[in-house]
Amino acid sequence: MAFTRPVDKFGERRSQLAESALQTLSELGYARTSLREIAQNSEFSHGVLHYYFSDKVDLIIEGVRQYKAVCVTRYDEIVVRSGTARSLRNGFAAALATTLVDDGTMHRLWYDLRSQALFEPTLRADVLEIDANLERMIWRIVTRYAELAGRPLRVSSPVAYALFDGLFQQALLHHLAGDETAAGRLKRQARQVMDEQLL
Amino acid sequence: MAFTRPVDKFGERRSQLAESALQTLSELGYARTSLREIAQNSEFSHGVLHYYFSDKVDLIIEGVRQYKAVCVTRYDEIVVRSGTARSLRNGFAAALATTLVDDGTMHRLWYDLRSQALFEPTLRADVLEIDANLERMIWRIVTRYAELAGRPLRVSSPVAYALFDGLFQQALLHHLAGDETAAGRLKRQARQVMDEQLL
DNA sequence: GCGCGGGCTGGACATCTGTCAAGACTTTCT
DNA sequence: AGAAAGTCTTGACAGATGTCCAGCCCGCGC
Repeated sequence: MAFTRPVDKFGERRSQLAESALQTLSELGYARTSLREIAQNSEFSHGVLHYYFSDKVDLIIEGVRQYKAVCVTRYDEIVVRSGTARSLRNGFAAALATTLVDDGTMHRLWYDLRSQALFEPTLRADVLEIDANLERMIWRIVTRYAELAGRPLRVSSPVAYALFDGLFQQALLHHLAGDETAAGRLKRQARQVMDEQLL
Repeated sequence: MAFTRPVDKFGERRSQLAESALQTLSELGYARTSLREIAQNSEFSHGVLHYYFSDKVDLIIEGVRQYKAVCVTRYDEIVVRSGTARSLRNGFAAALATTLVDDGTMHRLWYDLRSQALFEPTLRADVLEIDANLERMIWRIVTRYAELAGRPLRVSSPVAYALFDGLFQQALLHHLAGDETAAGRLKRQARQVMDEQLL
């Protein structure tokens, strides 16, 4: 088993199906996503899902794990690229707005899952872990920002995360409701917050 | 019709059933709440729900409307009671922590519904309205706080709302996950934020 | 006393869901 | 080539769900 192949075919298909699940979940939300719908968004039939996953929750958790990997490194390149506090500030604010527009549907899934975790203990461990990673991601940006600015931080890590998370969530709701000014507002708010609240 | 009675029997029963719906929703969440379950949490059978409501969504929206009324005035008495910035700050922070512990299950329903609105356009109008009311509620507290402190505000209304909303959501997740320190942390964070970020 | 109508019940319905198993097809190994 | 193991499809199942409806109950006016 360990010597069969350098590539793990079983794991690859699992990954592929989890990706289909993720796609479907981001379109329909947790409540309205069924296994048959997921299968239709893949090139397989619905029965195969129980060959690769023991459970519906197993499948969804695997999808969420994949999502986390993409999500958490998203802004790290901005941190290394930026040489001044000002460019970091503007780069991060612009990236937030871009994420809102381009990946809004994926992020609504994240908020959906986090809400589901408030009811389903099964999801809590994974959601808490992803949440902690997101907070760390924000903290990396914020500390580097203070470093570049040469000024001390006025916020703790949870407060910084709450601030950006709250702003993004608010913007997402308005954006998906058809408010085309939401992205621009988010960008301005992020810049303002970095100027006035963080330092 | 207008002269039949001072009390509207039809509307009263609607209200009563909406209350049962709200109760059930806060226990199970939007995804797992069925009409039969709602009926079991009331003293009626499931068939009656279609006598008073045209639809499942109709019922849920009515429940949410009732929720809003309770929610929005929650902290207003603190505003009028407090004579100093310090007492307003401490009162609000303590009230947040109390709400977390006492009404955590009701508030997780709110976060659930707000997430559902990201997928279901049917819910958006009501969710946006409630959200705006919550923001106004925060704004009333914050402006009064600055007034009592005799200092200018450093935050806009959306930023203030995002901040407290983000902190509360974070605390709720940890609290429901069994973290008993979450309420105390929320209280401290709220006080710190009012000292350092708001003014 | 008796019909009447609003209020409510309980069951029927079509549909959808997660789960599973029997078998067909494909790849791999001997 | 033929067997064995792995992969995938199809269909079936039991249960749950939203919706609807035929009819029961009960208080009211005639």
